[in-house]
Amino acid sequence: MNKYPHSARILVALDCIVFGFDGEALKVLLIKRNFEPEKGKWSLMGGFLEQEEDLEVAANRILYDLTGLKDIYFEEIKTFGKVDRDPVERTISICFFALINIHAHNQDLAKAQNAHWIDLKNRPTLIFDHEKMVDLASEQLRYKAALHPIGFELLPEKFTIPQLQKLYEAIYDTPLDRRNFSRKIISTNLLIDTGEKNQHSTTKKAILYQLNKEKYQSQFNAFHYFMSDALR
Amino acid sequence: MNKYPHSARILVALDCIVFGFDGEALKVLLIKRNFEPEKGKWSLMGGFLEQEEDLEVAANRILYDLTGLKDIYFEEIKTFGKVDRDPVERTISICFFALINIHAHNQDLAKAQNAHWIDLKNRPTLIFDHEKMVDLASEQLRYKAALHPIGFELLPEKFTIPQLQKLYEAIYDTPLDRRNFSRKIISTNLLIDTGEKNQHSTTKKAILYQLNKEKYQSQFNAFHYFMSDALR
DNA sequence: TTTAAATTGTGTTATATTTACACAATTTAA
DNA sequence: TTAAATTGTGTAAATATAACACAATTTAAA
Repeated sequence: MNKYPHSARILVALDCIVFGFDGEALKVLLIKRNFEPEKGKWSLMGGFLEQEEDLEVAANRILYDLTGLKDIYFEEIKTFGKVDRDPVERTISICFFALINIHAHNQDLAKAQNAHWIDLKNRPTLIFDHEKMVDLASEQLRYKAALHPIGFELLPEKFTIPQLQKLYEAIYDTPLDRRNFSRKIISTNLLIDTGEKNQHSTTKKAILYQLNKEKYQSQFNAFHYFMSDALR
Repeated sequence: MNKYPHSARILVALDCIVFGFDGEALKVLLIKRNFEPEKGKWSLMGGFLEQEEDLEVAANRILYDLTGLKDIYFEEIKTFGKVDRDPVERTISICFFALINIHAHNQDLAKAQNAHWIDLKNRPTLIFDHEKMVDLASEQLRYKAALHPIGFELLPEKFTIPQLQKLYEAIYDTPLDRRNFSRKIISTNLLIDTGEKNQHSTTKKAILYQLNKEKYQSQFNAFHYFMSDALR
C-alpha cells in the first residue's frame, strides 16, 4: 500500500488555542489532563489526524468535541515539527487558534474534557511546546485583530461599542480613547444598529449593534487599521 | 515502537514556492518532472519530511538542494491536507514560500532538478493542488510585502530605489508614483546609502543602497504600509 | 560640441486621516 | 432631586498621504 516506499510515515497531531472573552480579560480554554502522557498537567486541546480525514475536517472535529460548536472561526498558525517535541513518539503538530463567544459553547462537553477557561495572562505552565503555541497564537491574534475584523468572533451576536472597546483594550493591554475608537469602528460600516439598548447597564444604556455580515465578508481581507500603533 | 497505538501515521511532504525577480516581472521556480508520478508535467519543488528530521531542517534542505543557498527567507503558508490531494498515497503537504535573489543561486543544481524560472503570470498548469499553493503564496506575498520589508529579499545586496519600485509594481501589478514611493522608502530608515551609483544605467545613475540590517531586524514586525491601498 | 531623450532626486501644495481634548445626554442609586 | 458613572457626538490641531512640478544627470544622436 505504500506507494512512496522510502519515505517516513509520521503522526500528525492538531493542537488548538481556543480564545474567549469574559468582558474583562482574554481567556484560553486549557485541558487539565486526566490521561497519559503528562497526566495531571495542563495542555492544549488536541487530537490526531486520521487516515481518511481531511485536515480541515479534523480541526472542526476537535473544536466540536470540545465546544459543541460548528462553523467556528479558526485559522492555522504554524506546524510545530521538532523531532523531540513529543517525548512519546515523533509527532508533528499543526497548530491553530479559534475564537468563540465564551457564553455560547457546551459546558458539559468542556467539563467532560476537563477543560477550563484560564486567564491568558495568568496561565499555568503547559506541556511540550504548547507554551510556545499559546505565545504565537496570542501574537497572531494581536496581529490579525489590528487589521481585520476578527474581534467580533469573541463577542455575542449583539454587542455595544464600549464592549468591543474593552475587548481591544484586553487584546492590546492598553487603554484606548473612547471617542476615536467609536468613530473608527462606526466608519468601517461593519455594524448595524439593532435599535435595542444594553439593558444590563446601570448607567446610560449603550446601543446594541450586530455585524453587517455581507460587509464583513466582502471587506474581511481589506486592511482596517483598528490599532494603527499595535506593532510599533 | 508505536506509543500512540491507535493513530494513523501519514506521509508528510513539503512543497515550496520559490519567488524571484528579474528586474521586470515576478518569477517562480517550477519543476518539469522527469520522474513519477505525473512525469512530464509541471510541479513545485518538494520533498518528504524524514523520520529524524526537524521540519525546519527539511525546509532548508529542500531549498538548499534546489538553489545551493542557505539562510533563505521563507515562511510557512498553510498545510494542504485533503485526503485525495495526492492520488498515489495519502500525503499532507506543508506549503511554504521563499524569496531569493534570482541571480545568486546555483544554476547547475536548478538544472539537475530540471527547474525553470517561469513568469508568475504566464505559468503552465501544475499537478495536484500546486496551483492553489502558488495562488495562495502570491496572495501572501502581496499581503506581507504591503506591510513588512520582505521585498529586499528579492533584490541583490545593493540596489536602487527605482529597482525597488519596479519590484513593487510587479508584485501589485500597478504603477506607483515615483516621488511618493521614494519618500516612503527613505522615511523607513531601512536603507543605507552606499555612496555608489548604478553604473549599468544609460541615463542618470541612481544611488545604490543596501539594507540597514539592524533596523531591518528590529523593525521587521512593525507595520510599514508600503502599499496602503494594496488590499482595498 | 551641442542637443535631445530618458531617468533620477528633491520640493510644494492640497486632501485625508489620526489624535487630542470638550460637552451634553442618559440612567440609577443615594 | 442630585451626584456619579457612562455613553454619544463634536471640533481643532497635528500628521500622513496623494497629486503634481522642476532641476540635475547621463549618454546617444545631431
